[in-house]
Amino acid sequence: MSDTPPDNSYRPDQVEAKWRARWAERGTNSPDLDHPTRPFYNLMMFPYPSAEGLHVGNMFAFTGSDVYGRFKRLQGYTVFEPMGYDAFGIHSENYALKVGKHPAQLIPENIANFRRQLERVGGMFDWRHVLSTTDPEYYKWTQWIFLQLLKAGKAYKKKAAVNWCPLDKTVLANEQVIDGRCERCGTAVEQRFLEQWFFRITEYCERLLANLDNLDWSETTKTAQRNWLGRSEGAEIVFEVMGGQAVRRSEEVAGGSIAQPPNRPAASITVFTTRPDTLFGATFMVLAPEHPMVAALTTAAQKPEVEAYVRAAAAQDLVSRKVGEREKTGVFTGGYATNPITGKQVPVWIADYVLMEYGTGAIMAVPAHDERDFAFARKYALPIVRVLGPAGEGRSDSSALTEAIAETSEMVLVSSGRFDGMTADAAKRAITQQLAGEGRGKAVVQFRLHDWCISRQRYWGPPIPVIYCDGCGAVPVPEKDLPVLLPAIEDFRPDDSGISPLARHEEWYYVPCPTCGKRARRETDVSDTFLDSAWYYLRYPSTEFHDRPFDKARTRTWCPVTTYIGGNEHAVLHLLYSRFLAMVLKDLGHIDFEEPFTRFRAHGLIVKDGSKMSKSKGNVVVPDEYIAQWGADTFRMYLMFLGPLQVGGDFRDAGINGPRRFLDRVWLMVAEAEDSGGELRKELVTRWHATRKKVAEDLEGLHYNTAIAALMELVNAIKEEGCRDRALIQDLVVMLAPFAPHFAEECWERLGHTTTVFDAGWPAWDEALVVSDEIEVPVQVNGKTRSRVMVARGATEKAVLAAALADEITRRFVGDKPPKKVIYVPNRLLNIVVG
RNA sequence: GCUCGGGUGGCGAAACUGGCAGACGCAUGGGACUUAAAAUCCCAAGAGGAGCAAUCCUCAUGUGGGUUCGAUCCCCACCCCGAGCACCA
Repeated sequence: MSDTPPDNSYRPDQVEAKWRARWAERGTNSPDLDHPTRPFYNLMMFPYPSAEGLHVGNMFAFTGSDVYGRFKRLQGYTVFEPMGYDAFGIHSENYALKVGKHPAQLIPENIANFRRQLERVGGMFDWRHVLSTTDPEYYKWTQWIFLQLLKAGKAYKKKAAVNWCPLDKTVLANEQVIDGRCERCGTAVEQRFLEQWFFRITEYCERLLANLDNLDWSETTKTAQRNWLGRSEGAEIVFEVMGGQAVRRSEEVAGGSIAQPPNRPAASITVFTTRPDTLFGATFMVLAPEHPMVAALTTAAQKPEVEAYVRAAAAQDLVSRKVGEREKTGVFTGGYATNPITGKQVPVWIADYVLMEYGTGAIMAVPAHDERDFAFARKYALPIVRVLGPAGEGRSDSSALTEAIAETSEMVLVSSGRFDGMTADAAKRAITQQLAGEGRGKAVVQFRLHDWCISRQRYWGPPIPVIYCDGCGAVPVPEKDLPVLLPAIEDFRPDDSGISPLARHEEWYYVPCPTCGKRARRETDVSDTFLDSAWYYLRYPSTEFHDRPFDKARTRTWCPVTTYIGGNEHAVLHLLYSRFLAMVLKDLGHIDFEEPFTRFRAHGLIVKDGSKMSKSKGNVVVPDEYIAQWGADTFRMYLMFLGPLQVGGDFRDAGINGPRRFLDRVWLMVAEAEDSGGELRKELVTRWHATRKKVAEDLEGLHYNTAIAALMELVNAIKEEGCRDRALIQDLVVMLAPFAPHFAEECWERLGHTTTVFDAGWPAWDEALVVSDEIEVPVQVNGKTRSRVMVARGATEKAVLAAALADEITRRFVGDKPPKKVIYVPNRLLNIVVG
């Protein structure tokens, strides 16, 4: 302890501070964006700057992406690797409320801390192009994007349900609803319908789905998007209805409209189904409680019960309404509809298991072949008719069914008139066709995806740039008046008044109408955080332009993003919204690509003691202490060596001294390196070239753990030889640079270089030298490895067999009998099969 | 329930997607250096067994079957863990 370490020992704190300063001073990480040699846009998902700072999971993700960016730089690309802060949103607002501070004060503090951590870990960030979504310079253009969509008819306003706490008199986000109650006061949450802004993302469903096939993205992410889009093919089928008493079939076909005076209600209900083949089994109908036809259908006798049910459904919050596996409930309206293919009268019910947002908000119920309908029919004693069964089987007694019958490939239609005997697929087409011919149905494609609601009845976000005028209606804020600044109000917390916080701020709320100049009111909703993050990649290359969101030339040079690495928790929303927005911007002529991220890879999660790190679980690991104790480079190597980037793993600090020992060894080698002049042993040369190749390939595939292992093997080989060859050691330093950038820079300088190691170029390998010409081939007898023989690379089967049979051990197992069969995989394996 | 991952030594993991299972590292044991410890260096090591020995044998990739000369990898059935979605008609 009292010993002073020798001058040349590896001192990470000093080395890292030195190179952080150098990089900043020399602008090493800020490429010339206007004159790149081969542009490479290396993007990682920008963080939300929480008060706790970056945890080990963030560091894992950012380092993983940074290693890749540094590797690309070594390969000769001009790498642009920016970083920013996703600082608007409910997280920040809630935290600010909790600690009783203003988010406008908290966020800059948090950002400063994030910046310190990000620099400390050695990311290759171009700090000249940093951004924060809360900066008016940024959200000015978020608002501008809203206006472009509004102008193009891609944004519209409609009433939509929100969670409403009747005590706090405020809107709650879904995550603030716990077991149907307000997380703050515990009051039961109900639904309210508010006018909100939407983006027409559903117009882009087919395109969003089709493009996925050609994207170089993690398969898991693509699958998640496909499921979220939820395309299904089916049919819309029109049922004619009558209220309480039978009426003549109306000629009216259009869905949902009332064709007759209210005293003789005759109209139709359109349902969506993916199973038109089961139409003969549709024995009742169910409408969502909110369906516009409910009132017209309900008979006087049923009215009290129906109205009570509708009210109860509305009183539920949005979260618990959608929780599955609940006991089915419903009420008979008293009305009947006509099954368009059987002509039979079927009762019309309402139930909250039918959702107004999907399909047409009405279903035909086929209890024999749908679990939900089956449960409902059982509970309310509704008829069950089986229409799919084994070929040749006649009318089967369906009332005895104990569960819904799932379709299997052997089943055909039964009890379905002229369609009997058809396969389900054939019947889908045939029945849809017949209905279409009669004007009572058509084939349609449905998506699960809904339009994107961007309104938030909150404070901490970009105000939606619209002004309401009594004379002119909703008027977009003129572009020259952007940004609509978020006023710095102290009373940003929701209160009992029932109006959103911005509306209370009168100087801000009342403005002259841009069209007529009369007193008008601002929109008081702010936009969704996902809108901020849906276009940030476009802003990075253009942060120094104040008169445009993204410069045309810059965007053409740098976009779309070459490689994007981020968490799979954003597999759906963030990535889908970004794709949608790029399509819109392309269609409007602002950009010339429609897929923003050419290559996307999802990194794994770092967990602690088996569960995701979160403050509530108290298992957040702060990286700062580790970095202080071991150095950023050791910490980076440790994280990357833990396991594959795309898998993640459990954080244990047990092995962190391994990478450190490794760096210490390399440090010594660098100190002792000399021009050896002499020939290196052949095996070492092979190892050298093989390592150049393997590490490059592993880096490209993000298999960092095996790349590091290969470097360790090379070091072990060099040590075993006692080799001091400068050229070899120099190469080692270059290959280490993506993982341990400060360390590599220092070694590089000590090896006599004056420029950054990242301009050194990736060492090229000679394919002929990657493999040795003498190889060891395992010899199996009856599939079990018994021996090995040394042969020349490319030796023939005959030669290898002869060598094997000359081997004493092999002969013992083969015996004197001639081999029954010989399998030879060139250069890999010989298997001798004996009787 | 559905979708997608995953299950390999004491631990983190590897294995060219059918070809020597356990590379690399951690922890461990032994040795060297040291007054001692730390650090460093060298050696050992999947489990079980035979042998004085060098060595040799058997069993092993969640479980049970199958295909194959050969299976961690492919097929069938099942168990467990993780993530996401969840009444989507």
